Amino acid sequence: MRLSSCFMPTLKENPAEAQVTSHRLMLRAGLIRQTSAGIYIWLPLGLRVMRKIEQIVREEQDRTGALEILMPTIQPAELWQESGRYEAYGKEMLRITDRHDREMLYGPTNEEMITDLFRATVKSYKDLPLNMYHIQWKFRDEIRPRFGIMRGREFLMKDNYSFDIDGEAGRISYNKMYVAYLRTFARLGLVAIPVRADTGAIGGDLSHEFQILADTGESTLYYDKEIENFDLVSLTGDIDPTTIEKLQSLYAMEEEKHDAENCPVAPEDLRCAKGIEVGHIFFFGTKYSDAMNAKVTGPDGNLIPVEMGSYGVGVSRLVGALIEANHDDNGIIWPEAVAPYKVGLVNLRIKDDDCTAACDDLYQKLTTAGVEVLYDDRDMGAGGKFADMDLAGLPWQLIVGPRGLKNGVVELKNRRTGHREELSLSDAVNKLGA
RNA sequence: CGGGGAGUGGCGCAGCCUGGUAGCGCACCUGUUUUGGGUACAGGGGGUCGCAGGUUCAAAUCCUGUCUCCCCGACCA
Repeated sequence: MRLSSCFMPTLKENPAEAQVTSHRLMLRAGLIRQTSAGIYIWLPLGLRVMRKIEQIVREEQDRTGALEILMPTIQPAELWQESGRYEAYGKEMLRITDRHDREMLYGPTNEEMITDLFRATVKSYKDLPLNMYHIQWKFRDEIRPRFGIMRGREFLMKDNYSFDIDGEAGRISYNKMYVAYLRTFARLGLVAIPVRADTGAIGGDLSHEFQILADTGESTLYYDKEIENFDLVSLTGDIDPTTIEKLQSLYAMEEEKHDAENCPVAPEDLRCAKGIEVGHIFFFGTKYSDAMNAKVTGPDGNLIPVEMGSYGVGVSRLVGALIEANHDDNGIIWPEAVAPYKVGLVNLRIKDDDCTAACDDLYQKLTTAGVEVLYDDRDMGAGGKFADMDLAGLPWQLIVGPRGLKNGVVELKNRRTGHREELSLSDAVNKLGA
């Protein structure tokens, strides 16, 4: 993508409304624009990052055998009246009336809807286990939206729902998701600690939150310091079951569940930290299947209420959380897996024909090699280009100017380490294309 | 919802106390200049001062109401 024809409205100064790092950088780097409290427009670069996160989440879901569907954002009130949550959810729920005066709502989650789908279609234990997910916008009318995208009212969430014949099978489904979440966050380059959590409004008895440690986090966690030695970021691909067992045996509790007096971890080994919740999984048994009469015929011919779990990942929140975990004073530092582009090609002298010819050629060669390049072909000073490129946080900057070209070299800068090296043009292409 | 703060060009702000024809920096446009970390000079465009009402010869400025946004808290994925 040529920057001259891209839409990346960067800001030199900090917007007054943004106090938190990720919020500030997202506005400054031109990833989002706010339209009202907790509601945002996603601009090209921000959207690209979110799509990449979404795709990683999707791949790890598909890998477990979960099936992707897409449920609507607008739901009928009846379903929620049936489960009892229409009243219980209170003002957080955005309620809408259609032209026929029918009560509708903008979905904050989809347990009712999928349970309704299930009971209408699945009749036999032979169709279990079943696990379906979707990646869809949600709306929760927060009392106080804050931290930019991280606590918005409208947000993109991956949520899935497991259906099993009994509690034992349900827990197997739950553990599958637990593992999928470890893999997902590892691929994103995030250390997300699974902590035991309260089940809250969703209900049930088994629940983990996946928390990224960050000072700006809203949750307080207590955990065994041993977890810090756990190499969570390398947990991609197939994960050894004993690793899971060991991880689950280590103490990690959300504040509400932490009991200082009965804590099995010695005080000197206990850590307390703030975390950003990026995933939450629940096993809640028959809470909704009982309320909504979702039953299947078992092997003995009798009707059995189905055992359910639900599992969420805050896809849009992850964009902010990733920035909280990956930035410096100059801007964002994207992990390669989610960077909007891999390389920023910086043409230092657009009016120099040789320089521009070299850049055009590099752009074409890299693009052909399948490398995602953001080519800064704007006619402006070098300082502004460097500043924008650091702000945007692409993993690599390929800097091309007349000075280096005279010696047949370009400069490759690693955004994260700041390390620079001079390379011939062909070496640069080979290195980035590898 | 309780407490605090703020709405003046795209962004950051001054002006308000003490009413008198709206200003600065950045950004933008034109030209010259400059060119490896936000170059310099000159010229230019853009704002019914959140909205509504009131006071006054006159309101960004004073009064009343209202909306919005931000921060702290409680709540929540």
